[in-house]
Amino acid sequence: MTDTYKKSLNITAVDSSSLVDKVEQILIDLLISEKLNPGDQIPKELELTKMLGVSRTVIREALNRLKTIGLIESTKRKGSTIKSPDLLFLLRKSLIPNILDQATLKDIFELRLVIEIGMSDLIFERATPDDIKELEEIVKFEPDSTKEVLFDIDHEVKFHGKLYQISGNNTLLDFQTILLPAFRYVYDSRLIESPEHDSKWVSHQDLVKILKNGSATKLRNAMRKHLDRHFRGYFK
Amino acid sequence: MTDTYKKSLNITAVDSSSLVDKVEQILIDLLISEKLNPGDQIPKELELTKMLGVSRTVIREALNRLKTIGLIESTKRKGSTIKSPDLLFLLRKSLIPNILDQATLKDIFELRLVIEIGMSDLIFERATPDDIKELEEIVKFEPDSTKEVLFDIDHEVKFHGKLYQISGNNTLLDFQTILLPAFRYVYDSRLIESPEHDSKWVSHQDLVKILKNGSATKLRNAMRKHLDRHFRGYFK
DNA sequence: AAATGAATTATGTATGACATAATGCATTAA
DNA sequence: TTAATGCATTATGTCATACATAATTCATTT
Repeated sequence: MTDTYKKSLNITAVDSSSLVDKVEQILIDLLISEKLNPGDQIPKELELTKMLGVSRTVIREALNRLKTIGLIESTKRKGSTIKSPDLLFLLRKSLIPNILDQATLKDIFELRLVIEIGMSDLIFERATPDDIKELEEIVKFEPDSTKEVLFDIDHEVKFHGKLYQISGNNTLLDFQTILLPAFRYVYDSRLIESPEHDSKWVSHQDLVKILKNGSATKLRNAMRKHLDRHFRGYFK
Repeated sequence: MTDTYKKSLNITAVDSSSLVDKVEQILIDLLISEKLNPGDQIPKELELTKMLGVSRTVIREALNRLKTIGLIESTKRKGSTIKSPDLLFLLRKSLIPNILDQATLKDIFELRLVIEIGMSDLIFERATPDDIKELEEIVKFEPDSTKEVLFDIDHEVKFHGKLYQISGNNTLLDFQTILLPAFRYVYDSRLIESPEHDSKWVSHQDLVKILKNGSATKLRNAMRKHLDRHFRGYFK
């Protein structure tokens, strides 16, 4: 092969994606194309084999992927129909703490702090008297903040879980339950140091009082202080 | 069928899940079992057919699902290895605004507000002088807040996108880019009313000033005010 | 010693056959 | 007439087999 020959060539990278990859993308494009809505049917497997000119195996694998990410569902005789995907369903499946890399685990943990502070406004607006009563029940058993006690993750989960529920945002609530295994894993594996209380610490009981008698702004800032022991693991 | 006969029956619902469903779960359980880590190999397809007593088709479909949610990857000759999944990659694929139901869209929009308020602490701690300079560049072109102007979503995205980047949390940053289509969709489809400025509105320019000279708490509360026009779509 | 080529191995694709669940329709029994 | 039963149909679910293709190893050649 001579240099001149090389120069005359105009080589473009070959498309190394598999057939299934291509079919998958074609189908996703089909779904995105505004014309299709949840409940609509997509062509049968055999029709797709004819339309796209690939084997049923390939069609099935591509459909299987869409099914996996919750974009379609299939039933016998009926074929496949478009579905409004449950975003968190995927996270639920793929979030296996021991195979997540540490950077992602840390990000997730941080995400929790971010969400719980930002959530204050939703909580303050949406908490009902019954909700507050329930919170008061929960914090009755809160470990004394002045004493050196083990960090009680179960109590933690109970209290903050209730907050997520009060937020009235189902996506957030699901988020919390899904991320919980990751949180526990982070604590258990000592990826961050176990939190300690200090004098200025805002307890759960304090939070409930503020929720009852304070303002959204006060709650927001108190929540930040409450979580401070976690933040300190990150900042200097 | 007599009543006495009915009573004596103790019928439990049959397991109607497909073979692929079962194999998928078996494999996921295998991954969860602490002993397996990223990089580890899992048995070959033919080995699995023997171990589980199902056809290669079923094995392949189950493996294909794990591949789809990013738990494994496969190469020819080498087989399949465990992978630390990219959580956001999944969201990216399944988040197709026009087939999401409205409740989820609303949740997502709300999630954005929550995150941006809660993120203030990360931003304040991690913003470098260069970051602040860049922000100042961006807000130079900010529409005047006293005038009645169209809500400029591109400018919005530019400014807040930079904030996500400053947060130093890659998961958050990805989040934002993924959720963006959903945001745009919410605005375009008028699911929430278009925001209007009022006298007490905190502008982007105000935010940058506070980031430069204020405190984390001030930034947090200012961000809440900045986003207030969105919140007002939700509360009363 | 480097380049080439053949054998090997495990995933990727194709095809045909049959199993199974859902549905509609015809038939039957009360 | 009506409800129950059985049958045919249809599209997905599963199986088996064959071959294609990419990655790796190792022997062969220059």
